[in-house]
Amino acid sequence: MLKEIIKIACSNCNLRELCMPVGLNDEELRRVDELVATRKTIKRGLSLFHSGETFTSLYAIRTGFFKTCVATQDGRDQVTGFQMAGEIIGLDGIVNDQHTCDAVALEDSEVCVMPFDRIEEIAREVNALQHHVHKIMSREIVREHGVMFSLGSMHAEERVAAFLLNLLQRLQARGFSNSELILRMTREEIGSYLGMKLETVSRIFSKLTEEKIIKVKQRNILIRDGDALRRIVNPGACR
Amino acid sequence: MLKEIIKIACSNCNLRELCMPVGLNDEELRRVDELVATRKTIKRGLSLFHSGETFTSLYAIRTGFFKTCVATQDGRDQVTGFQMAGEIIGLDGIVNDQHTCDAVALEDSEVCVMPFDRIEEIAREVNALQHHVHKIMSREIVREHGVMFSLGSMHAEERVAAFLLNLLQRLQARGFSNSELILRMTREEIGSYLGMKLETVSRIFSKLTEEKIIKVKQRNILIRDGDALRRIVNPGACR
DNA sequence: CAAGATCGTTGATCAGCATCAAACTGCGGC
DNA sequence: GCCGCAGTTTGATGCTGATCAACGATCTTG
Repeated sequence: MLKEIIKIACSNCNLRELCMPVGLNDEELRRVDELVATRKTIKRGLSLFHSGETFTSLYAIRTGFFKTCVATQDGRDQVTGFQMAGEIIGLDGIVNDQHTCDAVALEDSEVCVMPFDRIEEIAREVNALQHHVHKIMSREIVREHGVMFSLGSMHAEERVAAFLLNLLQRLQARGFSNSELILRMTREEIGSYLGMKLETVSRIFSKLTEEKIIKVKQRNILIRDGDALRRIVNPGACR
Repeated sequence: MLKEIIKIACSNCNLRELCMPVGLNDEELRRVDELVATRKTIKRGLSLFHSGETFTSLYAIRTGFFKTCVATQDGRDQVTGFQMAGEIIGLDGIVNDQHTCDAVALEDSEVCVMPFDRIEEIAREVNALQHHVHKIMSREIVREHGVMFSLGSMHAEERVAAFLLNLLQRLQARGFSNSELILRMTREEIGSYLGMKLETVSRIFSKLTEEKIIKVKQRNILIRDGDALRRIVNPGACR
C-alpha cells in the first residue's frame, strides 16, 4: 500500500529527468508531486482525448506510445506526432480551452493526468517548473519546425531516414538500443506523418534493406549503418 | 516628449488586444507595461535574430512583417511562418537558450523587445499574463499543426487557397479589407512556406485568375470569390 | 485448422509538380 | 530616358511518388 503511494509520486518516478525540471529542493519537489491528480490507463486503439473535447489537463506518458492526429470534415486526417514515455501531450488544447487533435494509444498505455490550472498555480511558486513548462512548449514548436522542414523540403527517402534517426535518438535517451527499434505504428501511420503513402514507406524500407542500411522484420527495425542514414538526411554535408 | 512616453506603453498600444491579455486592472497593466525593455527597428531584408544566436527576449511586432526560416548546412532552407503586427516571435529560442531559426523583416519593421526573464518574473505575479503566454505558445503549436496538415495532405492548389484565406483572416482581424491584400513576400518565399516551387505558386495564381476567383496585380491580390477559395480548401465539405 | 481481418510488399501505370529554359514586367539608379 | 536587375510568368519535358491492383504474411477467432 505504501509502495503504491511511493510509486505514484513524480519525485520517485524513473522518468523524472524527462518530464520534470531538475535541481529542485525538497519543498519544491513536494509541490511538484501535487501536479498529478490521477493516473489513467488507455487501451491500445482508444483515445486519451478527441478533437473538440474540453481541455482540462496535460498528460505525461508513463508507459506506452501515442499518436496525435488532426482531421478535417471530409475525412482526411494526418498524424502530427508520435509520443513516447516521458513526453507531454495536450498542449494544443490550451489556446482555446479545447483540444484540436486526437490522441490515440498505439499500445496499452498509462498517463499521469495534470490539471492545467494546477500546473499554472504551482508554476507561479516554483520558478523551475514555470520555466520547464515554457521549455516543453518551445521544444514542441521546434520539433514541429523540423517536421515542416521535412514535409516541405525533403524527398521521401530523406524523410524516412530522418524519421528513423529521430525515433532512435529518443529511444536511446530512454536507455534503449541505438541500433534496434520496434515500430509501434503501421506503415500507413508513418506515411501519414511523413506526408506520403504507405506503399512509398514500404518501398523505401525495401530499398534501404537492399542497400544493407537497415534490416526489416515486420515492425522490428535493425539499423546496420546509421551513418548511411545520416548521409541520406543530410546529402549536402558529405559533398 | 511626454507623448513619446505614452506611446511606448503597452497599455496605450493599439495592438494591445492582439499582444496582451485582456481584463487587467490598473496595477496589472502597470506591471505589464514593464515587459517591454526597448524597441528596435529592423530595415527590410535584415534579421531580428539568426539561428544559433543566444536567446534573451521575445519580440512583439509593432509594425511591419517578418518571415521565420530554418536552414540546413547544405544550404536548403524553408520558411516556417510569416508574422505580422501584434504577433510574437522568438518562441523557438526558449528550449535551448538559443534561436533555431532566422527572423527576417520583409518590410521596415519595429518590434518591442521583451526580455524573457522579465516575462517570467511578471507572469508569476500577473495570472492573466501567465495564461496569456501559455496561450500564445499553444496557438503557435496549433498553427503549426495546420501547416503540417497542409504540407502533408493537401494539393498545391489547396495549399495556396488556404494560405490566402489565412492571410486574409489575420489582416481582417487587424481592420483591413477582407477581400484585398498585399503580399509582402516573393513567390519563392510563398513556395518555400507551402512546400512547392515558385513556378507552381505562379501557375496557381494564374489558374485562379482565369477562373475569376482572384485578381492578381503583382503583389496585390483581390479576392473576387472567397467561397470558391473555401471550396478549394475543403473539397469534401461540398459533396 | 480453416476463415477472416489486418497489415505489408511488390508491380504497372499515371499524374502532379519539379526542372529547365526563355521571355516579360516593374523598379531603382545613373 | 535607358539600363540592369530582381522578380514573375509561361512553356516543354521529366521524375518522384500516387494510384490501382494483386498477392503474401501474420494474427485472431470460432
